[in-house]
Amino acid sequence: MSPRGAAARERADATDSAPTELRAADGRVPGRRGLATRQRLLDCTARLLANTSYRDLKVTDISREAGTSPATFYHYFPDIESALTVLAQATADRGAELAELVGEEPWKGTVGYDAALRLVDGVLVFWGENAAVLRVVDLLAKEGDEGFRAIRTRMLNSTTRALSDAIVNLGDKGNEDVDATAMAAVLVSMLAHVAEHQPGLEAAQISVDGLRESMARLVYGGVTGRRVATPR
Amino acid sequence: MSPRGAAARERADATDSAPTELRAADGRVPGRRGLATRQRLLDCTARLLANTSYRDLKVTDISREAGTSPATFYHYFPDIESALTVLAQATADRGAELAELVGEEPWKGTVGYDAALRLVDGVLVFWGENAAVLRVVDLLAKEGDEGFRAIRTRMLNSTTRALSDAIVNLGDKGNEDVDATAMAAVLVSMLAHVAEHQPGLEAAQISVDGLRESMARLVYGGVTGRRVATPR
DNA sequence: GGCGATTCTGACACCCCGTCAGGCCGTCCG
DNA sequence: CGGACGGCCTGACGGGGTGTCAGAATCGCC
Repeated sequence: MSPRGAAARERADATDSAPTELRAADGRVPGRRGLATRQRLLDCTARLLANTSYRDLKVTDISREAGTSPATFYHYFPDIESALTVLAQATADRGAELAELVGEEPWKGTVGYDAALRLVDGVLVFWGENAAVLRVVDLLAKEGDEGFRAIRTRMLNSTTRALSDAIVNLGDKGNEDVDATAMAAVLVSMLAHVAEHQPGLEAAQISVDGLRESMARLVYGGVTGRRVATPR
Repeated sequence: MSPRGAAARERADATDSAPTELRAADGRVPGRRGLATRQRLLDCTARLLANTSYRDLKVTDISREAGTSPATFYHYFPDIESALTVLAQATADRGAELAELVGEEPWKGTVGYDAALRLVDGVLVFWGENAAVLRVVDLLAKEGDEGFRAIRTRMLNSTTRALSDAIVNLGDKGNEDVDATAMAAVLVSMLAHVAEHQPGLEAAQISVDGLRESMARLVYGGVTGRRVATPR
């Protein structure tokens, strides 16, 4: 029906716990030189994606940018989506580290609000640096692509879990009856969406500082069930 | 460089306050029959978009589905994006009505939480019904397309403003120092993002009811600055 | 029934896709 | 040093989508 089939297959491979040794189109394992051009293709894909609409991203352009022929691209990737999968994996791995910003200490008072702000800033920066890849991951996940959905989930799961733990660890009466996982997921969604649309929101005359503070308040409130004591 | 130019032009037209009378490719105003096939093309575009990845949406398929030739499509739209613009406009107009769910009464106590829940449910339903178009609008807005960004902003602005008014009208001490617009924008972002990814979140074992309640809590908390009194 | 206006489309040139078979080039062995 | 082997690359091609004409088909009206 569409090139989906092959892409899904490679993506499944890439998802395996033991990453099946990398194979080129001819089934052989690439050597040093091959891996280099493969990486070059990935870099060019990422670079082009930053300046091109996803719909207009062409294999032709990628390979031209990389100084090779289109056939070379197909030697290393069954299709564009597979290259994107690899980029998405790498990005997601780095994104998973955002969870560390949640911290270990219980979110009491100022400690909590500071942690919230740190998380907000971390997300904004990370999304700013990886906007191009992240928006494609987001689209494909929404379109129901299982592979990209899994990548996205894995990327956000650690942060979601960290927040969920923070909620449970607090054991506060104010929010002991919330579904901690759901609340954490909602908070992460909020962070992701604002980060994704930050340029658009700015263009609509909404102050970035205001967004930051609002998000931090909501994260703090969502985790602790309490209002912010002294936001400033 | 790309078909962007023509698309941007038509989109600009569509944005004009006085919608320049509709023109076909030959510059003439379509009659009854022409408008009918134009509409048929739009319907087929929407239908296909629901089952096809955005990247795989082809003029060929749309026109085949509509029982005409590709040339006919180009008679009414300079490119696919322009057809999507029209669909997006219509969807956005309906989406703007979500603002009514915020209500006029001040968000004190149960009234407020009920309003929050009503809004949450409204957003979830609306996004469920228009997922295909909305995700493309979202992508193109993120990619920096001014036309789609404007459509999106217009769609969400009324709800954002309504929430912002609700915050200000409360005049509560608990949140009088928040940037009401930013807070409202963040809340709307949260609603939109969870709604967009609802299927994915469900697939990740996150309960829809939990999401609903968490969002309602955050909306209530964001607007009033208070914790939820009796969530159940 | 015929005529002009409207609507549609066949045909075409162009470009991208995806896939071979075969060519290039480093390097290792004799 | 020369040859040959293996890993790497690409020219070339069939298939199909894009976008644009000129002109054919259809409609509505006299």
